[in-house]
Amino acid sequence: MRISQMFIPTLRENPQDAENISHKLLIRGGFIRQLSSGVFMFLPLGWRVIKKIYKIITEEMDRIGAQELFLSALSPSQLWKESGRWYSYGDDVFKVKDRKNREYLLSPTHEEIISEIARKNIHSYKDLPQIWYQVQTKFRDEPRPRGGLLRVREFLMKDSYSLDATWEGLDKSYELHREAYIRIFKRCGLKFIHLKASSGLMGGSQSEEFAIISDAGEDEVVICENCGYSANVEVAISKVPNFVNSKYKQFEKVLTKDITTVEEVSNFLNVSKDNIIKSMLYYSDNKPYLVLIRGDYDINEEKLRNIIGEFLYATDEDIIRLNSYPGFIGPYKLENVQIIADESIKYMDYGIIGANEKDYHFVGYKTNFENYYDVRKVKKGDICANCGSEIDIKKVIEIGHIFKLGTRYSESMKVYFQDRDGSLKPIIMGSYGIGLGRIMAGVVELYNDEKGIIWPISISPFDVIIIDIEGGEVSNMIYEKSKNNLDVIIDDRKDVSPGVKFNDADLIGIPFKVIVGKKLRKNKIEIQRRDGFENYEVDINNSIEFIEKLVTDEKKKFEI
RNA sequence: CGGGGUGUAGCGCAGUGGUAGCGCGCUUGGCUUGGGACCAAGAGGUCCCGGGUUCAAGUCCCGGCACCCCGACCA
Repeated sequence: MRISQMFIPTLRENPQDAENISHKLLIRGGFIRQLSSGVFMFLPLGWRVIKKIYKIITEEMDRIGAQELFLSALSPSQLWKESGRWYSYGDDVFKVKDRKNREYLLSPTHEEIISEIARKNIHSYKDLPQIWYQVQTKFRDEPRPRGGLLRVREFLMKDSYSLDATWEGLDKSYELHREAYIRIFKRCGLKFIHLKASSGLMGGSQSEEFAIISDAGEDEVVICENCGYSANVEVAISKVPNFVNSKYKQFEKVLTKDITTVEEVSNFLNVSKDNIIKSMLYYSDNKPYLVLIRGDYDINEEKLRNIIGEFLYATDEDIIRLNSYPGFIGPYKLENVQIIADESIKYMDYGIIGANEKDYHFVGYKTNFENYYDVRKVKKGDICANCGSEIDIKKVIEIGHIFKLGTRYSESMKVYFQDRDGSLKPIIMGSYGIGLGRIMAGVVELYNDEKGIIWPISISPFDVIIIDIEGGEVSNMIYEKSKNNLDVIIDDRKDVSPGVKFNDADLIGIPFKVIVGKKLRKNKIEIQRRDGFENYEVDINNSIEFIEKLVTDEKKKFEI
């Protein structure tokens, strides 16, 4: 393709509303544009990248025997009411009505639709197993889109669904997906990790995330360098590192006027935060629960939810009704409240607690509860529950997620098959997703320099860019001869200076620059690698073969 | 939904109640060609929207909208 005829609107300056690197570079390079908050469009260059990612994904999905199909985005409400997600998804889905006032939603994911197809068309164990996948636009009304392509409200996702007759079958389908995903991400040139994750709204028994470690990420992951344990902080477990010997061992009431938060108490009484027991009141099913946790930890609400169910925060009125006082609530003589003590409490001898009375705390409170729970958000410095080393916490971008759904949807939506013995059984399902835009943004976050993007050749919009400086005919010859075997683009613009061409080429990140310029006098052209590792000078007569070999060798690095 | 910020030419931005500006980009002509050249002449504005104060509002006041960031939330 000829740049002189293409639409590649590069920008010299960073867009005002972009914060992270991938957002800035993808906009500046003319790959994407934003239409509205969380709504992006792919311009020709960006779409070429997406199509390359798409191709890798389809090849790997096909390899595990998955079949591509294409489902609708518009989805009638009935299906979602059957599964219950019409309500549980809440405001996070776009809901629409047709002219007859019938309700639809724009699908945020497709378990319900897959279930609908399966229950109408799959009747026998002989029809199983199946793996179906599609690449399609998903819609989610995210409360806060952010980071360019990283969290958006309309996005391309590869989603696949496995249907099995047995749990062993599900294990196998899940395993196949794990392998396919590893191959996909490797071929896209990504450095990634996989980790235990929360199933959240999806339901089901087991799930794993694939993620890129990046400060642009918004999820936090616990990583143990020693044994390889990794898990999303939502589900991560750890051991509390140290036993705390308290300064105050005598039980007594102290005046703490207007001192309420852990921070303030720690300053006021001159103790470290781990001497304090933080008390938080929640209501679940109209019953109050007082969660106790050591002052240097935060509550992991996902874990709490697994213990007491869906909950609400107590209001100030709730606290007063329990004969306590907001800011000074504590476990001592608080009646009719179930105590949920975190394990971190076990690792302290005496603690400081609210006195359930305005402006007072107790010090020297002896901690001794019957049961301890894990409701703690793991933090840096904790001890790995697996091997005892110190764990680390890193930010990650989630790029893929695989779930064992089990019979969550087949039971609620009555997706049954008849087994060999004649009995009706629910189909056992799995669901598996990859965000294409997140791969694109993730790669840019990982591979860039001050000049721009450095694409891995496997998903680069072009393999080679020919920069024509003074060699019109020679450039053309190289372009014409190489374009059959390579994705090649030629910068044949007559009205811009060489500097502009170099800078644009680096900005859009093409792996190889073929420079046709002053070396022509020696009958040579120059080839520069975008990653800067090596440059070459080649005789014009050998140039085509040389370039083709470079590209082929480079591509081999991404094949497995 | 809470907190913070921004909104002026295509992009990035300046603008003190008194004629709407700068850099880049764009158009035309000239010149130049190895890392975002140069000269000259131009085009381009709902100063986010609505209301108010004032002789006079991009600027002050009130209300709204959009976008970004932090948090809440979230496969």
